[in-house]
Amino acid sequence: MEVVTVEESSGEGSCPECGSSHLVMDYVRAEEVCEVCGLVVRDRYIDKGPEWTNRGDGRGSPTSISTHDKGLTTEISPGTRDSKGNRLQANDGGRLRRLRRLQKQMKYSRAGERSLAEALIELDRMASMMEIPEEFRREAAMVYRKAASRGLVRGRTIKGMAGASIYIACRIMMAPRTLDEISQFLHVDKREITLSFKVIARGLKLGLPTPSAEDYLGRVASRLSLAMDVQAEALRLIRKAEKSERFHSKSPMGTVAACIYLASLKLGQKVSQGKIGEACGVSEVTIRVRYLSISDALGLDITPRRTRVRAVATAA
DNA sequence: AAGACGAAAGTGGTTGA
DNA sequence: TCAACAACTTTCGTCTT
Repeated sequence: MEVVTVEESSGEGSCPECGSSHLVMDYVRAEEVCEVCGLVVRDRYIDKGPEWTNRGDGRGSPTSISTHDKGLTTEISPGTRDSKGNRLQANDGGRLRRLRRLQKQMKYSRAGERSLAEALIELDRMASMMEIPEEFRREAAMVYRKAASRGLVRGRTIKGMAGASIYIACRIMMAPRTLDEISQFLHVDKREITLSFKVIARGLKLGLPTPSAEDYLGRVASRLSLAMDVQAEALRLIRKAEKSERFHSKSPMGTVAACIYLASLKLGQKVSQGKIGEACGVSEVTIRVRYLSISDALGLDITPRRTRVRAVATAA
């Protein structure tokens, strides 16, 4: 599958890190990124892509995969006038009511259609809560549809499955969100999303790209209002650290947190482990352990403030 | 007082028999 | 299905700035 991820930016501005004016819009990650050094100049880029909700432009509307009938249904309007505005005769009203009821039944006739419609509405609501781009919604809707067509939804909750579809869509689009982030944003139990995710991933035999620490940096940096130079240094450290075999099979968020901490120390603009941990959703202890092993692996000249020989704890 | 350190015990996920 | 394991978290006492 080919995904076009970037587009030329409007041209204004330059990278505060390397001064390059080659800034590109990454619609998939919703970020504005420097093409030269990879610095995230602006995140949560507001999607200025086509706005499909306006159906009054006279050119017709594109079909949307995130609507259960792909937006192709003809509705019988609820009024009592015909298309020319003439009042309907008394006995027409009854006929129309029957037609409307019939149409509604047809719309949801196939097994599971009603719950699919509800799920796609839920999915849309969740996606807008998370402010993710339109492309993500379409991808998530696609995942949900496939899962539903394979009968994977049965026995799972709509919220869990919709949350998992969003999680999967974000990973497919190489802009992963953690399960924690998604469950917090959507107010859905993390275990419910995890379970649904496993069901879908196994059922659809999805080979998802492994999330990289780099993919998380932009969002975390903006949460911490990190200075551009610290962010750029953290990015360099992440790239170096991820080349090392030692850091495979470790949580990417831990790497992000540790590299931000290291970068802040290195540039003398220290951010506390507590603040970073909060923004990354990892504990201070994880940051401590990771930043020490990363600084060791990269041969950085950063030593812990003290190396203490702890007194043997006295029994309670 | 805030931030950092490190030990110890606990938790939830993965893997392999 | 279950035990072993690695990664990570929580808690807590101590130390430094």
